[in-house]
Amino acid sequence: MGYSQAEKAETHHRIVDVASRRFRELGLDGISVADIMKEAGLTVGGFYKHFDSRDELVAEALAAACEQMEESGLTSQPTLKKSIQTYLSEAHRDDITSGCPISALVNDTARSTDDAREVYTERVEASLALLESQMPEGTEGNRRAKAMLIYSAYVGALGLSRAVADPKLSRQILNSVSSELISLFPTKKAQAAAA
Amino acid sequence: MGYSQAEKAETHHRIVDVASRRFRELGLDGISVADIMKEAGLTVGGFYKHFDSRDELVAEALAAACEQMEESGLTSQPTLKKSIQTYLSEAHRDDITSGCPISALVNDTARSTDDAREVYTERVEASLALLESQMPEGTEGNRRAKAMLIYSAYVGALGLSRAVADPKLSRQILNSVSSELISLFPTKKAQAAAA
DNA sequence: ATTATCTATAGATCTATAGATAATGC
DNA sequence: ATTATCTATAGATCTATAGATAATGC
Repeated sequence: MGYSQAEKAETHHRIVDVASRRFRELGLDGISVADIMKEAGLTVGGFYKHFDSRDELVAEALAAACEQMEESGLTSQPTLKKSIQTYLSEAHRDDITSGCPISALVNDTARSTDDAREVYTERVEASLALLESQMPEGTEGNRRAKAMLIYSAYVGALGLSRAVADPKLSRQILNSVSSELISLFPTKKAQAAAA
Repeated sequence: MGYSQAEKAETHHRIVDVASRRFRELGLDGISVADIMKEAGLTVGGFYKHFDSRDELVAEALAAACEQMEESGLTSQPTLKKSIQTYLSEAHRDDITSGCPISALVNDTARSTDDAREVYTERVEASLALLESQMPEGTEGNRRAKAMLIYSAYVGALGLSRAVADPKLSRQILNSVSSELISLFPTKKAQAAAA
């Protein structure tokens, strides 16, 4: 058991990873530093050699959650249709721990520090840019505005599907919003078939 | 200074009112029982003559917030266009304390008790029914599904507009989603003008 | 007699720090 | 010598309860 720099970096990464998952599940205030450290296999005393404050971990964990989402392909499907179906799926709803932090933490972020909100903002911009690029050819009008509509519907529908107590309503929200969005943004192929 | 039943009822109402506003602002875990009582002009000891537990206040305050929203006319505009413009306004964004609790507390509710989630669910159903009834004549397709798209866009756009750190982006989200929704659901008049 | 309020506090948390220990790394 | 970890704890909070007080309401 040594404490080399390499091991410290690994430990740091493990703390941030635990936090990024638990924060999405329980909220940015929903778990204590001691419990995060315990889940990372450590004790609370070592925490402040890694972070100046709990808020610093919050900002870092939020950034990590966003990066992880990028890697997981949640928002980087090849087509808009695939993106919609992936984002608004029951699998995504039920996997908040590794799901989109933008939706899972939208209320929490609004109440958090400027640092956290800036990390969050960057990721919103990136997601909007991605959605814009996925818009099918021939989409008319303001593509950025349309991307904002789609992303808002994502965040709202996923959030609502997790908050409502009725499983049937939860499914309906996901499926209805998904199919409405798909029919609003048909692929060129679907457009041709409809004509 | 007497403690008649009428006064108790008034006091109870005042506690719930303070809670319903502060919960929206700070989250369901964001303010202590003691601070709520203080803001209602009371001390903490009297709390448990009104509620069995803090969770009971949470459920009751959530219900009160939903009722208050109904009365305030936030979601009961005469036309869909007015509804969209009111919900997705900067005034609503900046007035979280008396704004829509469905958006302000979507993440919090998902993490809360079954009681709170059931109160929330009823209000979501009521809002969907209202939106459905506001849909312009001649709207084709599944009206309930379309209501779910609109409501999801409401909740997501308002939440995002509060979370992002960039005021310009915040405004863009509200204005873009608003105008996209309006053009997706034109009034009969607008439909005729377009033809 | 009952009870709505108050003051005070028990017991459980939570963030952050102090000081000891044992390994790294110059 | 430095430092990443540990154990222990200070000081601040939070929910809930105990017991006193003063008014209501039978």
